[in-house]
Amino acid sequence: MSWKSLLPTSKQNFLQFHAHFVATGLSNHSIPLRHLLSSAALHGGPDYAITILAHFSHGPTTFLSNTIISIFASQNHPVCYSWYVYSSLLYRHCLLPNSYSYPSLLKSLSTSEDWNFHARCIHTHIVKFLGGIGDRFVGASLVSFYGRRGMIKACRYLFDEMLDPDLPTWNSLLAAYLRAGGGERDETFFFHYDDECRSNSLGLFRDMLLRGLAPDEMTFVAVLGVCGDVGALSQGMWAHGYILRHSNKVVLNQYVRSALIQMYGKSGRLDLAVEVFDEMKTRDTPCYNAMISCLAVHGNGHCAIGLYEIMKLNGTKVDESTMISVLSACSHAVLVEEGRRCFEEMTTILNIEPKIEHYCCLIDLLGRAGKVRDAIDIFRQVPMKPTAIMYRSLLSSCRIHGESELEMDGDVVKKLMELDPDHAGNYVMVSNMYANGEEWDSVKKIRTAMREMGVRKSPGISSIEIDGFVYEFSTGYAEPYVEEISRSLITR
DNA sequence: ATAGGGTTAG
Repeated sequence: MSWKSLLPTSKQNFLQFHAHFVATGLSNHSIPLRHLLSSAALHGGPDYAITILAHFSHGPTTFLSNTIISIFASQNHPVCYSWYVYSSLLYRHCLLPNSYSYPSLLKSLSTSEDWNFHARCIHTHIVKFLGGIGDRFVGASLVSFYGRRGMIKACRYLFDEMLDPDLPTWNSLLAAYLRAGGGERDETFFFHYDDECRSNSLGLFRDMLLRGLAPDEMTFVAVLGVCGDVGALSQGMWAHGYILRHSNKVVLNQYVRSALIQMYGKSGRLDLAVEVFDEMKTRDTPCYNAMISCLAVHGNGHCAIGLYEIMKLNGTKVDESTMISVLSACSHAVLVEEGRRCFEEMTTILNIEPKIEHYCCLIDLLGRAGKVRDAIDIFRQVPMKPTAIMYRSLLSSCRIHGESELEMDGDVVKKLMELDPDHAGNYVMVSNMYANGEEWDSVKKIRTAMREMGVRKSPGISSIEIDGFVYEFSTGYAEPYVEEISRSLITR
């Protein structure tokens, strides 16, 4: 046990400790070794951990490289470090990777979009060096990898090829279906999001149960997420019940609880979300984030900000996702000044570098509140390349608040169409804009373009579940409960 | 000996 207390925490005493480590033979044992490398990566940075690795007398082995890749993956260091270790294993030390090499490497790779090239060759590597996807861990990680990158087709294909997928593989697939929300295009696998995807995933869950696999916590994180997205409240409650009934097998951990909060929040049961949140003894950042975003969805901006203040007071780490939820809460409740203050705080006090998503929220906030000019000012200050979402948000606020000189800015429209030509909502929005300005020729042009591109707008539909049946309604159509629904909306 | 899971805005 004594070596643990000796673990170095600064760059200076690492080498000294390392010498001691080798001299006492501790470096032959994996657990102390992992601790040493892990602490090196944590306190000295990934570069330093790689230096330490190079100091081992026999040079890096596959085992050592695997260990360090897994450490990098778990500490969320950028992909380049894992990839560096992996490629020097191959090309500098001429060693062969094994099945332990890939799961953590895939995990690191899946987090970064800038690594498409490497992401594409990884599958080939696996086939080349391992002779196939025979290994359970490798298979599951590959399914999860394709899923995280939104390549559902590839993901599903691999899954179907497997003879007897185990629980983690099922979980990865379910998680992939859950994440498939935005739809995605890829050079190798075309995939267009269709609504079936998510409802299918509940069917998948059923198949899994029928096959006799016992779901675990991860399964429920995915399943509850899907329930929330399709508004399947009763399935969600069923899942909650299942967890409670099988408390010896499935533990209500932080992951599951935050998924429950999310599900109840999205299904319109803020009360139950709050109940789950209140029951918790310890709450981590994602739990707070889930609760804050629920409050945001329900338009309860002040409570959301209150919770954010509580987080700061009790020392829970506020991260970038928290800020997105908080800003969107401000946006939904039109709390302009509060939102501005939170954005300020983020950079000054919390030291969080605003990402493009945060700018989006801010622009949305200002635009919705009618401060279109301010929104445009911010838009010009954003240091990153503007996204389709930003243009969309800007244009729609122009439309609502009637800043006509700006809204007819053809450049913005053109840029938006270039960036996201498949997004049906764009065409509808722009054509409505022209219709407002009574530019009927332009309206016609847009409609034709839409038809030529083969873009179709699926109607915006809300759904509500009554006695186990899901009723869908959109503008002007809500059979058979149209009157009750509008009455209850008015009385609220 | 070394391995696979959590969200957010429009």
